[in-house]
Amino acid sequence: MSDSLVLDGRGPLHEQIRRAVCAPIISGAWTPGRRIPSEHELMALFGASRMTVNRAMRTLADGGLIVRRRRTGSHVAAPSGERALVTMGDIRATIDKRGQAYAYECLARRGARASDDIAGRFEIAAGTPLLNISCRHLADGRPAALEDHWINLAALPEASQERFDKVAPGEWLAARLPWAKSRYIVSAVNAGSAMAKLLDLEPESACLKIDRQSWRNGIPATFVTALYPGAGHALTGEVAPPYSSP
Amino acid sequence: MSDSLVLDGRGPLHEQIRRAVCAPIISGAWTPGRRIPSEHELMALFGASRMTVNRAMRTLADGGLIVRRRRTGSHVAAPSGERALVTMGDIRATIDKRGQAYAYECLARRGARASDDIAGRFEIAAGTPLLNISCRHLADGRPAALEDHWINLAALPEASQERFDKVAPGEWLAARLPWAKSRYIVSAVNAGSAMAKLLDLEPESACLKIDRQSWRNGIPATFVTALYPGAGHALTGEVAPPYSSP
DNA sequence: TGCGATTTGTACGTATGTATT
DNA sequence: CAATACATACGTACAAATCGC
Repeated sequence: MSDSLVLDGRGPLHEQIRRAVCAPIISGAWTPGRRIPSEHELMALFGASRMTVNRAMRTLADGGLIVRRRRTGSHVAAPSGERALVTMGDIRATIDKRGQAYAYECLARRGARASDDIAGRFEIAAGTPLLNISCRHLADGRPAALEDHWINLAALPEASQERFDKVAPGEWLAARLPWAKSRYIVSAVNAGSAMAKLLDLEPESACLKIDRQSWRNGIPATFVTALYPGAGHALTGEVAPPYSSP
Repeated sequence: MSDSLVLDGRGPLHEQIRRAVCAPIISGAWTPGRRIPSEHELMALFGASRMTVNRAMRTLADGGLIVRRRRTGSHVAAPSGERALVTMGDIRATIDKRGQAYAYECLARRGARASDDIAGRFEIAAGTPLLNISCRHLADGRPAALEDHWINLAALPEASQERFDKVAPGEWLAARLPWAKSRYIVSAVNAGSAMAKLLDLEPESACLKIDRQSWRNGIPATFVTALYPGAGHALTGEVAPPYSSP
């Protein structure tokens, strides 16, 4: 039973090979560290060329399922911590999908210069010109999220021309920097009285807080704190072995 | 400036090509929908073979940065919502990394049969034999997490032999099913009085709640609810264009 | 409707380089 | 140093999808 690798005849050859090797790994039959047949052995086993076998194995390696080293060969990888793919659909899409009416509201917009505190968290020089926008998202007229945006005008000078009274900073940014790098931290907090009022919640209600920082060409561009009522918002995610069986 | 694609001479050719095409996309110079030169054009531009160009482009397509279609060619993709890679390192690793002493404590362990309620959420037949474990993780003697595990004995019969008084169900499972598929939901809740007591918190403190379900060979295997003090735990994640510049 | 042209997808063969034991 | 096994790269061929005429 150690080498019952079989092709299923469905789809491209390199995918069949990938699935064949994948199956015993995700089923747990091949535990981490177990050696995987060499490319030459797989060539013989499946009657495929080395390039084809190589592509299948490289795909598994890219997905983190196996580790490849010269001379030693390929081995089943040990999952590193737990990487998970989370879908953080933006607020508007989330609300739309629930069939609720979406509305955006700008609460405040002001220019400022980076204080020492902000500069420290932001990794920018103190005194850098910033734009601060406080806004709210509504679902069927009820508050669904509160956002506090800081935009670095040195990185995004176009922002100073935008009033943000109709378009949310998040959307504005997504249109301008569709593939921006960002980093975020998810935590739970009790809503203070001011926040609770703005979110129409009982004071001390649990909220999901997401801090996010984004960069443009390596320069910090935005810093956002978003607050969601705990009962009304959740992140969903999935951990799945990449390229599993159908 | 529309075609200033240049190789940087560092690393394998296919990676250089990938980076060259990647750069204008993540900088925003090429917006979603913009056409990318065909493989033949890139061959001529870079003096590389089609296989090499193809590999670079296919890698970008796998990462979701571009979309490829026959005859129409390749185009810059529009980011789909916001997929983010979250690291959900397990509790023990998180505590260890902070330099705190980790301890595990089993609060209760009992067999049960799936009630209609559980069966519904679990997607299993009512009456299925289950194992329920309630446990706690401690950092330097202070509660750091509360977990409520439901294990489907039909999927994991070995679990009935394990007492879970020394080893946490999460670790036990990770050793057995390293690449299990799982799905989870992150939300914020106020700790009820019982939970607050077990976590040594003020009642109504905000907590991060993570519900997770895992499968073994397509059969629901475990269902876990974990509760973390809001102040002491956070998820961190990163959204980054796959295969960006160095 | 059909047909040719374009573009990507798959697969094979071959060669050489490189890290590691 | 030699052997192993993966990494890169080139060339070729044909298939499949799709657009425009």
